[in-house]
Amino acid sequence: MDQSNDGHIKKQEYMASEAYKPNTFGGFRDYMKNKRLKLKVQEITTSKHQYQILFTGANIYINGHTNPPYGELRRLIHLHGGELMPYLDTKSTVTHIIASNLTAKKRIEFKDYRVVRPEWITESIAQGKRLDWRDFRCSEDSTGAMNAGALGAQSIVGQKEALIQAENAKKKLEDARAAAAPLAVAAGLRNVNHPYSSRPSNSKAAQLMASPSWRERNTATSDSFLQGYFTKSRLHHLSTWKSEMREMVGQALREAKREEGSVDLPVGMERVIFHIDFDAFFVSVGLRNRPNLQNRAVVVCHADSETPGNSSTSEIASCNYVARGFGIRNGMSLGQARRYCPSIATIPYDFTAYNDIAIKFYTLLLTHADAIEAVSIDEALIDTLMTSYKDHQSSQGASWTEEKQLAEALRDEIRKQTGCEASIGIGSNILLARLATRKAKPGGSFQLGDDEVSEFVQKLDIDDLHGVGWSIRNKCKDIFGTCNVGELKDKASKSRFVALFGDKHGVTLWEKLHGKERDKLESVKPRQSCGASVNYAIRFTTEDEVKDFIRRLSAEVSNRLKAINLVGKICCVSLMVRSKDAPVEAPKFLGHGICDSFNRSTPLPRLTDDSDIIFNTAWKLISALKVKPDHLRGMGVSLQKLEPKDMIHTPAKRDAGQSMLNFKKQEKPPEKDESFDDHKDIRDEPEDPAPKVQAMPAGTQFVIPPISQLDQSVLSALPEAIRDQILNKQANNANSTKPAEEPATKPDKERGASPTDSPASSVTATPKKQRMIDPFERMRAASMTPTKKAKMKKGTINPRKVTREELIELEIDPDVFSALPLDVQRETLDQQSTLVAGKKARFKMGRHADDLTYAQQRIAQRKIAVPEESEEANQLRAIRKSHKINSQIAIKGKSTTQEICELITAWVERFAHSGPRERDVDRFKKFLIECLEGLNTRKASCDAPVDGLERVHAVLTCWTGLLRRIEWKVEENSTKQKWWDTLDGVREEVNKSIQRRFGAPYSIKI
DNA sequence: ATCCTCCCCTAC
DNA sequence: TAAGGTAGGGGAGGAT
Repeated sequence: MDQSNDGHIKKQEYMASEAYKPNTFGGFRDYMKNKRLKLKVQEITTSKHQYQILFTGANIYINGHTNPPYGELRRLIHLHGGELMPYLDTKSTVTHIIASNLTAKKRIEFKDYRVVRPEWITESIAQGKRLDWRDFRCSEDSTGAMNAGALGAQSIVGQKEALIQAENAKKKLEDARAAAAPLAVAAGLRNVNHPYSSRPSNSKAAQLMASPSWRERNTATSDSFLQGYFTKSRLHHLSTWKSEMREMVGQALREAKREEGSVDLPVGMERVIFHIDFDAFFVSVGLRNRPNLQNRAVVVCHADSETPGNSSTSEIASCNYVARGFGIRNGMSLGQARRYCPSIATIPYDFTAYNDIAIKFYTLLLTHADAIEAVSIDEALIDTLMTSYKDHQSSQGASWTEEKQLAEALRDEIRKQTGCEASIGIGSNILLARLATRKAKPGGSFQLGDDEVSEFVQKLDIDDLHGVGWSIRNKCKDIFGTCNVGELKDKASKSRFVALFGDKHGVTLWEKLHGKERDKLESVKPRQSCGASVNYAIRFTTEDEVKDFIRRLSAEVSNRLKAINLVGKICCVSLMVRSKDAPVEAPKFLGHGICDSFNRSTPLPRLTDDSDIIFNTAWKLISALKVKPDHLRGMGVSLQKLEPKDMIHTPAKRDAGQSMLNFKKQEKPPEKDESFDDHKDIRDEPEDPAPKVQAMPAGTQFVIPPISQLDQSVLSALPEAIRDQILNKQANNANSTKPAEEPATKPDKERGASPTDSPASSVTATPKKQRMIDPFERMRAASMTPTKKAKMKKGTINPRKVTREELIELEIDPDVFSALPLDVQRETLDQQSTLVAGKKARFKMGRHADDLTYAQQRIAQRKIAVPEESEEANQLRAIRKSHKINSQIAIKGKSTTQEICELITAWVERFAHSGPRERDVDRFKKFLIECLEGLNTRKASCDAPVDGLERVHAVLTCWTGLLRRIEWKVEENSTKQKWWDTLDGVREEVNKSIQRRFGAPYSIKI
């Protein structure tokens, strides 16, 4: 890997020498001694003297997987005068240990050494001097958790994060890099100037987080966070869809009394598996009604296409093939994508459309497949007994097999039904079908014949195999020096794989190398776990916030369980905790950054789906971990060992519950279509050439009839039914999060004095108050972190003392301001001062001054053709400040924002404890919508819409502030809920109006 | 041997 | 701004 030519000659001489002879005796020590000698020779032979000598006297041992990998580090160390120690023994003179992470055990073992992260090497080389190792300490952590290094940290999550950034480039450039000069190598490896520990926080996030109210509104602390989050998380949808599609397929097959998976094949028959996968699914769906973007590089992400600059950390969920041509990949940040292709177009998610299309897709597959295994929303495996058509005459040329014809026919039908392109791979097992799909894409089909397998597989990289990711790939590379499947087959034995990867993994991996995998599809598998987790926007400060969040998560899990009619036995929690060396604000906006993760599980008191029981159990596990609230970056609750709630059903016949498609509602069609008779018949009568797809008369084009004409057995009325139910379910889900919160608060007081509640609380009978102190309080008292201190120096401007001039300086309208409640004032001040300060800072750095919402910017851009940047900013600022709007819009004769805020204050105070009256609510709602849309829509289009937006925002903010300030009594929970629900309802209406009015996917958030 | 717990890895 | 979820397969190592 790293041997130069003259090294090779020396090596040959050496090979003949004594030291190289196989050590037949002498044991490990001798073996290592010889190995060390060997390595030394290798290193010497590669020595070149044009490199800076930085590591003289350093005897370095590399522990575990590192990034850069062992070989690379070895080379760098050696080229710069260091000595690599091949193993660690007490007699050796190891001066430094390099490790990207340390297991608990290793940490103890290494406690007397200088343990550094690999960046010590790369950074020293990059800066041309030997840096102080202490700045790169792979330090201990009181939690006993692993610590992450900078780039490519191997910490659980760090690896993921670093990989996204580094892996793509790394993989491609590996060879080139090996040849490059070492300085360039080091420069290429680092993308920051300092080690991770001193890498700054995401400044934007840090600024925003400096406002406590901003944090409360925009992170997981907020009441409505979960609901909003789950509706927008692509990964959440992906997971949910997967379960739903599986359930749907299973249910459909059961209803039709069809086989729940591949049937056994008669001897001599070969399986034909089709792997069907949409091309760039999200983007394709989005492009259906955006034909103008068809030939451009397009990505789907949350960030708006008008977000300027390369700094967006919004993740790309899907990119089309044009974008891929620029090197853009799924999972990249938009900022990074912009660096590859500045003119990239972005389109928003359309989760509803994805779901609709998936239903059509699966409905189609159900009609044409003998067995289906749902892989995901846009991907499925089907098994068709093609073998019965072996003799069928091909109508489309000899080069097209039956399989290929069916595949193309399916592709046509999918295109027709969904407007999207899918690719199909065909093979005799799942692995091969999947590999074939890679070759089929984009927009094609490919059959991988068994006779071609060996040759085809030979050339692949091991991570091309489904189920092989970065970890296995790295391991192979480290151990065998190659990731190429062909070479691995030669170099590795099956037993070696078993030793490396375990009994099962080893064997399956080995078989995959040889193109072998399971060939029977499984449509129905009982659910084994159900949970909910959030590892985004987790920024808590107090134990109570954490507790509330777990309460909500538990309620969510409970709802999900109820929806599938299951109860669980084991409660598992998972926490992500910011690594010691990671910045407080991760590079990704509100992301979790590099974390250590902790999992705990325990049996529940009984089989349950009860929110309170789940919460109590989860909370016990979590509080026992004693993590400081502000160190948390992710949390999850899930249940395992699931059983059907209704024991009348057998597990195989589990009722899907309200969330799933209830096919029973559909009256069974009286007759089955002949073409979908039981497979048994086919096997019984193999001589029948066309028992399955009658629509394919011999010698004619292989055409799939539309669904409506086919599939009387199951699917005649399916699409509508499925869609309705799915939509219903979505509606249910949307409402489910909130009501669940209410019961969760009640048991708190019941639990108060329970000795079983928390170990610490059993000491004293004093309920609640006392309990609140531990365990988080104790921890916080024990150590006040710098982070905490930083957060406490807040509220620098006193809203009571602020002058009119100061307000104007902060771009706040003094009149509006005075109408706001004190805490909203405070929050406004915080936000604006941060914003203005940030703007100034950005201005200094030559960035765009963009302090307006996107909707405002968009509107402004419509108004102002192509303005000078500073001019535009000025105008926008002017718009922002003005607040006079159409005076006809009024409520009780009051029309200024101030008056309305006063009105709403009086209203809330008057009805706080009795709950809002519907007609009042309607009045406000109407007023707000009129503010946005005008009294008639025609007029509204030329009235200053931004002003309306401002006002609506101000009023809603005021309302929110009022609700927050109310001190609710426990028995007022339902009233409280009613108020918040009302506010939510109004906000939703308003947001809809904004969408109507501005055509923007923008919404007011409070 | 087998179970339990705590991970780890992978996929979409 | 941004929405880094979740299920399943499996391994290591200790308890039974």
